[in-house]
Amino acid sequence: MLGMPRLPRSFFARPTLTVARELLGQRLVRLAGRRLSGLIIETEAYIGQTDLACHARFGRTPRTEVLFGAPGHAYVYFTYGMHWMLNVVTEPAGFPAAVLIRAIVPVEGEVVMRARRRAGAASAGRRPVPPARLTDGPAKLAQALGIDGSLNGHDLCARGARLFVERAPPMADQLVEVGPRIGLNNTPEPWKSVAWNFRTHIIEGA
DNA sequence: CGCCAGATCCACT
DNA sequence: GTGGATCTGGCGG
Repeated sequence: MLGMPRLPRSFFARPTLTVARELLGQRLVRLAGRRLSGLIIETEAYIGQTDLACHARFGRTPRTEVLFGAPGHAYVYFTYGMHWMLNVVTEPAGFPAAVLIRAIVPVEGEVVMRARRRAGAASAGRRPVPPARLTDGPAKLAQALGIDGSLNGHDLCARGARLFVERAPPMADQLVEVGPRIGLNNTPEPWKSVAWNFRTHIIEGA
């Protein structure tokens, strides 16, 4: 459990679609008080200034500085007035691209994740939430893992990192579904429909 | 289960 | 001023 190697910077320095695909099945780890982790089951690629859904489409700005930086760093941004999104910067420095982590399945620290989710969401009388449902959206997993703007620019490959990805068995092609990215309602074609979303629903059963 | 409205604030043309 | 890489609760089938 604790001995698995972390994904090195060379993993993230590759083409974004490759990184997005290969992140499936890998273990996202967050050290926050205790160790929290989950297997990545959905990712999405945002690639360069020509991708009109990518935040870097307007070029270098204070917000996109991290995207233009070195691979293996977290790009965390705030949206919809209340949600944080976790991305991992890809490709060599100078080329703005990243992979959005859209969903994980809790492995360690489910109790803590549940508590963090409850703290942020209004909870009246409701049925128990299945583990996989705690982190099945980008804003939900960020909240469950305690990820916010303070982690923007965090180096996932640095010694002492409090957020990183550990190596796990690769996911077979037959378990991977490829489709269009989610939530790009106002993005022009072809960017709105390109199949840059990668996911699996196999792990959710466990 | 699907559809819809509302929440709430930041970055940008 | 506008719209967003979202989530939730409420309502209808």
